[in-house]
Amino acid sequence: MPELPEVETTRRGIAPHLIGHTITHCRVHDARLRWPVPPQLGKTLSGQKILGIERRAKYLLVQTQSGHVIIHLGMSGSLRLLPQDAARKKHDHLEICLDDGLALRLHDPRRFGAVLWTEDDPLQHALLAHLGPEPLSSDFTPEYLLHKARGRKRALRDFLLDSRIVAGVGNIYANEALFLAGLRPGRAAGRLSAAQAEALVSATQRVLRQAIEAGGTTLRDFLRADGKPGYFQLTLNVYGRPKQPCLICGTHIKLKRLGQRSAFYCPQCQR
DNA sequence: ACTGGCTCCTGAGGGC
DNA sequence: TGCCCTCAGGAGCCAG
Repeated sequence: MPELPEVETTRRGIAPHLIGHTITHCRVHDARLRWPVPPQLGKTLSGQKILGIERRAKYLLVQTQSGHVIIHLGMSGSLRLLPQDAARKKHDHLEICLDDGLALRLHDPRRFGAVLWTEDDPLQHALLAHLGPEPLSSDFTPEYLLHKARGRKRALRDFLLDSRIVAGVGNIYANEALFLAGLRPGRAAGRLSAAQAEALVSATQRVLRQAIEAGGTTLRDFLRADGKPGYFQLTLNVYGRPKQPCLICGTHIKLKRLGQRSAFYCPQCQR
């Protein structure tokens, strides 16, 4: 599933092929996503030059002359650059065709993704306006985290997943960051010490940076006509490894239901 | 102000 | 081999 590192890898992969190009047309094959794709999107984008592509949390912001396309990949979304005459696949929802014969296609079987359009500041869009700091920015500090956590009884894992606290950290990386920080997912956020907040911020940034770097080696895959997007398998310490030995101490990894989602931790390494 | 639960959806994976 | 069942998960939304 596209987590923040995959979205960032996607951004870096497609940006050089989009920026400076003009959209000749845009075809919507299946408007059913989390919210319907705006019916006028094709008409709106026609003839627009792409000026930039940024990321905020897991949202991609494609800037054109008259506004921004806001794209979220949801659970199963992917973006590929293909020749315009390449065969269309099931669950290809839309394609943005460029002046060089390439098309940017959105594929999303589960349809948790979204494609929206705004002519205002995209950062002020209702979906983005209340996001917390980017985890890799200098705004995400131990002091900030400690301040936000004060008095909160919420489990640390859920705290990290809350995009109002910190933007774009998904379940995999929340679990991995907690492992690296030596903190149990179920521990109350408000019980963090200053040193632990420091460890958690540092671990979150480390695991995200490593994943983005791992994705960097596969950027060219975004321009490949077949196969899956060039995502990557980071070595995961705890996520998806229930009952398997901890890579550090050999203790069996525990799986715990925390709310609706699974949390994984090493009962020895994490306290 | 917080928190937890529900919901959307399809493909993968397990059990038999 | 094939069928059926369960489950996964981002994040907005709502109720308590």
